[in-house]
Amino acid sequence: MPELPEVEVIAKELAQSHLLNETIEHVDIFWPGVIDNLLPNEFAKRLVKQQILDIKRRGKFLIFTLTNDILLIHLRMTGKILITQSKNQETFKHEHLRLHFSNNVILHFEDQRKFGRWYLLDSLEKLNTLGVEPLSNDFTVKKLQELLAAHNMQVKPFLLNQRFIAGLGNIYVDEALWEAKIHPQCHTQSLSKQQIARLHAAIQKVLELGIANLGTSLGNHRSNYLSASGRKGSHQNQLKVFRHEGKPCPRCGEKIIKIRVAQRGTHLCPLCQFLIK
DNA sequence: GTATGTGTTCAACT
DNA sequence: CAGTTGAACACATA
Repeated sequence: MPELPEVEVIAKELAQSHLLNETIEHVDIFWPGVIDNLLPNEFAKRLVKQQILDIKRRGKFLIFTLTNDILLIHLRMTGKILITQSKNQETFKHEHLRLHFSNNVILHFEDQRKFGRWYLLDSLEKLNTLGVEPLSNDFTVKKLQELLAAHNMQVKPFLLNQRFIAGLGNIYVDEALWEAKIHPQCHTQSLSKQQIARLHAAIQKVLELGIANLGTSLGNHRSNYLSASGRKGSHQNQLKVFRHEGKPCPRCGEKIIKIRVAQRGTHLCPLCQFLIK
């Protein structure tokens, strides 16, 4: 569910939520499957007494720098972190893990679909497979052009692949392709210089707007995106094509259509986004 | 009952 | 090797 903008908002909130420099006093594990690379007992034992020194984002991963380790969290589709202050709370319906801090703050992890994972590691090596950060200085038009030229595949699955560019998901890819007027099934090697420049600008534009609007919160179900403080984002009100099937294209008025590309629901304007293979 | 989903990985195929 | 496809994970909703 959360893509780069949502994870960025969560990371920023966590960094300001009285967790920095606090010590983990106790770990509750309600569903052990959430821990990817260790047995639950080892995981809990190793975490206790470590301090949180820093909280950042890379791609869709949250990175907690601890005294001796790195804690990576991937929220996948429905994972959610909530910070509360009170003690002795009942567990939430899909709460799988809980960290108790020395200042009585509790970090809760809930995940309806149980796809989210926590990794306690001694290095950042796991992140080496991630591609360029789309909002960093490394992500230039030239870099994008080189990446596109190095593969020949449909542009939508290319953009969803975290090894090339890290952080885009289904929503922001559909939005960026609409913004750039590129059909999601165009092949990467067929894009013109102008199209590549538009795509580069569009990716940065939709991600920055998503962050400025504190993320996209679709629907009212509890599994939908909320930040760590429980806030909804407002970017769902700014979407141009995603889940707008049958509505007029904000640019030309043509009806938005929904097709399937790489097994994912894909929204586009058939007039603005012309298919050139 | 069926199909779908804001993500990723892996096996099996071309 | 490069790329594609389908299945898998698990659960709720329409």
